[in-house]
Formats: sequence, C-alpha cells, structure tokens
Amino acid sequence: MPGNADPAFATLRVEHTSTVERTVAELRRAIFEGEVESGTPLREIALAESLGVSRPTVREALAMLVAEGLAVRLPHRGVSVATPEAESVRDVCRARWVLEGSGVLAWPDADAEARAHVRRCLEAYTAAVREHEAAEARGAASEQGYQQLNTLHLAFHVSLVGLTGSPRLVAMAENLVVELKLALAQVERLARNAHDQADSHTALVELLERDDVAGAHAFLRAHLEDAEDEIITALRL
Amino acid sequence: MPGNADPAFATLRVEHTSTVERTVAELRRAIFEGEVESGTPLREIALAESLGVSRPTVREALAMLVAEGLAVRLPHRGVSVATPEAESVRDVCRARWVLEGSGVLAWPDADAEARAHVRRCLEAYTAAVREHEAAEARGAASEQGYQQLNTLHLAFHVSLVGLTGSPRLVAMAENLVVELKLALAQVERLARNAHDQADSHTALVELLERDDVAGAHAFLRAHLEDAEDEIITALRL
DNA sequence: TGTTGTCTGATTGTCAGACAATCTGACAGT
DNA sequence: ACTGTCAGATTGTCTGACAATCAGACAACA
Repeated sequence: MPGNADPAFATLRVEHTSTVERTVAELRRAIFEGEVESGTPLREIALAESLGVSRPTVREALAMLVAEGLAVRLPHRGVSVATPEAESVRDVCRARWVLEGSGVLAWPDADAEARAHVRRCLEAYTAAVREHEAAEARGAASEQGYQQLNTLHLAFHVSLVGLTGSPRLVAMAENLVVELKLALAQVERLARNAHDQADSHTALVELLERDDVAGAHAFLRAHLEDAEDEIITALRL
Repeated sequence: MPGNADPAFATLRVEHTSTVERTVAELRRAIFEGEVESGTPLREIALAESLGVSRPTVREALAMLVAEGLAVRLPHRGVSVATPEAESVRDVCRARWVLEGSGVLAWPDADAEARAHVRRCLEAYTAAVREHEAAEARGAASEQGYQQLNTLHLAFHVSLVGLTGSPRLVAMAENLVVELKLALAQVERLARNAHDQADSHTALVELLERDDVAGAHAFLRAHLEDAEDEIITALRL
C-alpha cells in the first residue's frame, strides 16, 4: 500500500460536481434569490426541460431539497417550496439558542482554532457590513450584496456552534441556518439595520474575549430573541 | 371549500408506504440486525435483484440511508455501510450531551405533555428490562428482544430532548440515535448491564420530579460519559 | 341544495434498458 | 520502483414507458 494520505497535499481537492449537485445548487439559488416564491410547485418535467437535465436527476435534486427542509413533498402531489410559518421560525430560533448557547458556554475550553474561526467570521462580516453601507450610500445596493451579508452573518452564528468542537452540531446549525435563509428570502428586503447587528456581534465577541461567558450567554439570548421577533413580524405583513 | 380538517378525525391516518420507504426500512433492519457488517458495499444492481425492485428505487433508498448517516457514498464507488469510528461516537455523545442536557434544564418550564412523555418512555423501558431479565433467566434471549431494549432505551433519551419543546431538536436527536444504533449493532451483543441502566434512568427522573435540575444535569452528564466509554471500549476489540 | 359517483387530464411513482464516465486491479514498459 | 495502459465492473445519467394517484369538473341522486 503506497500510503493513502501524504500530508503535503492535505488541502488539495477537485470540485467534482455531479449533475445532481449542480441542479440542487441552481434550485437553491433560485429559491434564495426570490425567483420562486414559497409554495411554488416544482414540477419534475418542467424543471428537467428548463434545466436541461433528465427527470431522474431532477427527482434526486428535489429529494435533497426536501431533506434540507427547503421544500416539502406531498405524496403523489409533488414537491413545492416550503413556506416558513411563524411557528417554524420560532422553533428554529429555539434550536439555534440551544446550539449557539452551548457554543458560547464552551468558549473557555474551546479549541484555539475554533476561537480563531469565530474571530475571522466576525471580521469578515463587519468588513462586509462596512462595504455594504458604503455601497448603499452610493445608492448601489445589489441583490448579491444582501445575500452575501446574510450568508456572512449566519456563518458567524454557525462559527459559535463550532466552539463545541462537534462537527455534527455544526452540521445541524447549518441546516437550521438554511431554513432561516429561506424565511429571510421571503420577507422582501426586510428593512435591515445591518450595522446595529454588526456592533451587537462585536460586543458579543468582546464579552467572550474577556471570558465573561455568562454575560455573553445572556447577550446571545437577547440577540436571538430580537432576531426572532424581527423575522416573525416581517413575515406577518 | 368543504373544510380541510374535521377535528373529529384528527388522528386517522393511512400508512401509505411507498416502495422506496419499504426498501429503506428493509435495509435499515438488515443493518441493525447485523446481517450486513459495517463497510459492506451496497451494490445497486445486486440489491435491486434481491429486493425485487428497480435500480432507481434502490438508488433513492440508498440516498436516504446516506442522508441518515447509516451509509457513506464515495463518488463513482458506490455507497457502503458506515463504519462507526471512535471519534464519531465521541462526537455523537458530545452532541447528545448538548441536546439532552438542555432538555433536562428545560424540565421546569416544559410542557406537561412532554414531561408525561418522558415518564411514559421510562416506564416502557423499565418494563421491557424486567421482561427481558425474566426471559434471560429462562435462557430465552432473542435478537428482537435486544433490539427492542435498545430502541426503548434510546427513545427515553430522545424524550428528554422533547422537554425543550422543539421538534427540530428532537429530530436531530433521533438522527444521532440512529448513528448510535449503528455503532451498537457493530459491537456483537455488548455485554449490557441492562438493569443498572434502567435504575440509572429512574434515578434521573426522580431527580427531575424533585425539581433538582442541576442534580439531574450532572447525573445525565455522568451517565452519558459512561455510555460513551462503554461503547468505545466495546468498539476497540 | 348538498352530497355522492364518475370521468378526464396531469403528475408522480416505478420500471426496463441503455450508454458514457469513472474506479479498481492487473499487467507491461521504462 | 515508478508510470502507462487495458479490461471488467460499477456508478451517473439519459430515454421512454406504464400504472397509480390526485385535482377538478360534471352528472346523478336524495
């Protein structure tokens, strides 16, 4: 056996995108971008024709979407884009609180790399917020800009879960976040006070850096409840 | 519209088992029962022939198995039964601790129904343990008996997560438990001190009934760490 | 009027067969 | 010892097809 893992090439990878994965990615994009509204039925034949792939491929992609919670399947009635209910948002936030909260509590014992990752995510987010505000001042607020801001924001929250050191908890958090992105895609451009949020996150990390775990825990709770209320009221209109 | 939900028939349901679901169930059973060892490649054509279904159906079933974490797929190399590593067991237990721990902490504020469910699960488990011990004394220990004991035991732990009132957290816990069942299926009949465990669970619930949440929390931690060590040492041999 | 039976078109669930792309393993060449 | 090449096997994807089921409309009946 010629040794199956040369550490020198540990980070190399080929992207190896199968047709199904590309199809899923395209559907996800369409959903998050708001091209298809919630509740829209996703017909297999129509999608196959318009995406230029076969029906089995579409089927597999739809199954993955359903597994992610982005769509729901009714037997013999096909799958359609999930519609985020207020109750499901509440549930996602409750789950988020459990996951991210335990991440925050684990800060003192956390891996140095995990902590560094939290800092990196915060930095990326705040940088994007600054850039976004500058663009907004010029009246150039793009759809991708909003999307990217969302993604970086949620990535920070997921990085908190990373403090637990558990890949599975992180994966769960990522699933939750996907559902949140769906909900956020529904509320049309939710008047978002982005820099407030950025400041709030910075404050959270500062509490952590001071090893004020309990303070950070309480702060996170308040932050998450605010976010929950904001999303739900935005959904109602 | 003739009204879409008559409350009088709220609990009625037809089982509506598609071919894919039955296929998945059969594969799961085969895995948990130990008929296929971990690492066994699951060839699509062979399975299709032996199960009497078509290849696309098998493919879909395998995809679901992979999504559950019971199997892994290597591109162009097919899917094979997952092999539980010590590291993944540790991770599952860490995640379990986060989920079940927050369930225990939520006991005082929990829904009455959720608490009742915990009691029911405990009762079902202890009853099964007693019955199992009686059967063992008669020298009649069946494979299904062990399996059922496992299932009831893990159902109790999931019911703890139900105290959070979050369906999503419960779903996550169920996924974790599936992986644990896989690991337990590998260790051949792990000499299990079943009644000790039953006593331990009863003690946990008694602490909860006394509203000694902190005590129950600590107790659960010890219990989970014991379980983790037991499984890992059993896996090593 | 309101309920029930039935028909039609559409869509999904499942199947069979096929082909290209890719992996594994072995063998030959340098 | 390393590299290139080939055959066999398996997956990834496609095409085409058929039965099962669903939604909606429409007629028949109390």
